[in-house]
Amino acid sequence: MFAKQEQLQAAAVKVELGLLGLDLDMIQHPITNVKSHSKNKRRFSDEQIRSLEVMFESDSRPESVIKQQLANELGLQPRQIAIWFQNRRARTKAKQIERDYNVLKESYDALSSTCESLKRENQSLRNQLQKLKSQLEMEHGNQPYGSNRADVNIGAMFDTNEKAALLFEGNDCLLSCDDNNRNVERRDEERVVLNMIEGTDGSLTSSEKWCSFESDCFLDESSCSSNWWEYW
Amino acid sequence: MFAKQEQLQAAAVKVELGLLGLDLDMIQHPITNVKSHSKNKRRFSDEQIRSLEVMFESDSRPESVIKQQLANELGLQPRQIAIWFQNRRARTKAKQIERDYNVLKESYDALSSTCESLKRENQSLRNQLQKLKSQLEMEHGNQPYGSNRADVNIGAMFDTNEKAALLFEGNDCLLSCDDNNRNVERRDEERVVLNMIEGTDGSLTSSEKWCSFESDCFLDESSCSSNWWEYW
DNA sequence: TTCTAATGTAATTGG
DNA sequence: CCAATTACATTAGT
Repeated sequence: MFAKQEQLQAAAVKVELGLLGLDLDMIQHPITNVKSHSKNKRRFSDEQIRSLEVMFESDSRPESVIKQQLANELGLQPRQIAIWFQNRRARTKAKQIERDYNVLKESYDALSSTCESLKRENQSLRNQLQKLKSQLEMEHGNQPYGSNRADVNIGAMFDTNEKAALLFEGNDCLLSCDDNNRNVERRDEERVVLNMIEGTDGSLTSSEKWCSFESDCFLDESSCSSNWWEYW
Repeated sequence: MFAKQEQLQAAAVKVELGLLGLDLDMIQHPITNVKSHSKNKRRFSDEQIRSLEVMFESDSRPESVIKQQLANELGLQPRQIAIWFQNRRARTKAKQIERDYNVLKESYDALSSTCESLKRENQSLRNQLQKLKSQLEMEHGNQPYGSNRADVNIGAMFDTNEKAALLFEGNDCLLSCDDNNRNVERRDEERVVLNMIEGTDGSLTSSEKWCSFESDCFLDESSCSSNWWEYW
């Protein structure tokens, strides 16, 4: 069943054996690992894996002495123990990247919601301001002609930090910027089949949960970084 | 140098050879790969890698015919070609995860700036509203006693969507929520030594560039998702 | 059933 | 030690 290639390449293999000696692949298992499937040259037994995992749990980078002891207990070469821990650390790290990604994405989604809320609140505040201004102007318009109170300048009531928002009355947006969303949506397409960890059903990468802004983001990166509103 | 274990396990190895046949590991290299380092059983030559990469560039999942042709050209087994492409795709995908992470983090940072700007603009708008309201009240206070205009209700000027923001006048924040930032900062600790790609100097993971909100986020996740302001 | 893509794992090499 | 590779195994899906 799985001996086809061996037969095809038997001659070449023998040449190699004579030239270079034997692979390290086949050192361990013949005696210690016959119990299960007889094949399975590589692959440590479940027992061995369990012990290794338990040890890894308590110390992912054990001393040589510990590794030697493990080798004796499990019937493996110290070299194999060392390699197992190296590979195990590498696997852990690779998984960690995905975990990091998911955590960051959750943060992003939460922040996205916050941002959306802020934008709506902003719009609401602008509407209120607009109405208050209309109210004020209307009342001033009702004053007698030539009244001293006609020279009240609404803009003058605010310090420089507060004038910027007035720009937004009426029109939705001065600067158009949806760079954030473009980035994110592009990414979403790319990793459709990314292997998620620990029972994730893939909903985290579905486009519905991504930032669902409309395209009315009012700042782009350059203006964001320079506190534009302080220049008024 | 690497023949120690062979000596120790020579007998076992021979038993295994007899029982299971030979590894495919050592099929190719003896003749085709002698030129460079003499040993180096595994590891394809630079020439072979170059050709494989070129082919991978144009098609990461070539037909069997193409693989057969490549095998002939490069002096490798078709099996090795197939495996190389499999592993190459796996590597590409692993890299993609890191790329995705970096792209997402950039989006996060940009969105974070936007959010911060929105919050400041919000504060500015609230301040303006406060002053306009004071202005209105002051003018009303100057009206003669018993004037009809005293019954103007400022709150009644706004529709339900706009009343919520009035709650924020004066006090910075009703609901305290910095969950987003907690998530992100925790992650930052976890992946200090993550291997970044393509000349990244690690600054992307330093805490300075992470969202630098103060803890005055005005919404928590639950209230964000339910559009709280529409309930007023 | 066979084939293959995707994933996991043991081992090697080089830095 | 670590990162990158190579080869192989296993599993799922078609």
